[in-house]
Amino acid sequence: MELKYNPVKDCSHKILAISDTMDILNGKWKMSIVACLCYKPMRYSELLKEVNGISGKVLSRELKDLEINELIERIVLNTAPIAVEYRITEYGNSLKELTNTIADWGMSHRKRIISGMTKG
Amino acid sequence: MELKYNPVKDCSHKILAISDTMDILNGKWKMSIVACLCYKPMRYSELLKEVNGISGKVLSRELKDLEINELIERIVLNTAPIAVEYRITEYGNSLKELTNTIADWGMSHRKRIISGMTKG
DNA sequence: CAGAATCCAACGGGATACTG
DNA sequence: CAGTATCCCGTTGGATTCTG
Repeated sequence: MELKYNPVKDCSHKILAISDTMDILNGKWKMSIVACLCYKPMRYSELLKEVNGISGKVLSRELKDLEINELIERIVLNTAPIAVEYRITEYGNSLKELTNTIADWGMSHRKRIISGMTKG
Repeated sequence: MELKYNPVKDCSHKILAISDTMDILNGKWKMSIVACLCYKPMRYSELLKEVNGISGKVLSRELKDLEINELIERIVLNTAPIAVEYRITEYGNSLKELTNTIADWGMSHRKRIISGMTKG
């Protein structure tokens, strides 16, 4: 059969889908935060240490964004002083493959850079 | 055997790797550009249409960034008027799995949003 | 056609100080 | 502890105009 095939158009839906994802995981930090919480629930202060280089203000904002999109949830513990735990939702957990793929590429990229340095 | 196991530390290397990737694919557009060029080589003007919403200035800058990191290459064609083709490098092609994963998540996310709208 | 130049607005993100 | 408020800067990104 003669399937007319438009390569550019067939690419467009992928571009759109990528934009959708990047709109939600925009900025420098969201991927890392999600990856952290995929690993285990964490407190605000833990995340601050674990997500290397993030400031308190930005962490707050990013956590809110992720909560709005139902990727994580915020749980206030009945303690004094107050303690808050952030944990990944079931939906957020669907990002695990994505964060793994990104981390894998980052690691192989780092290896490539390092081996390039020793050669060149 | 008694393998001491630090969950936070085991997460850190992943966070680092994610940061590495995001440093290279930062901004709103690079993932989409790479995905386009993974699909087929394109001209500047094609990319401008295909990467929906990007401006000329930003496209230029992003293409330069990607070229510096050896993910794409710029080929000037011997024509008048001048024509330039951008194509993915072998190394850039290693991002194909990543862009596919991101696009897959975006599509399922869109479905989820739409079905949520009809319900709610 | 493929950009470079310019101008400008908006956002991202850091530092610090403060609050319940 | 878990933020919020404020200030401030650099970058991102859009619109438009100009060039070889």
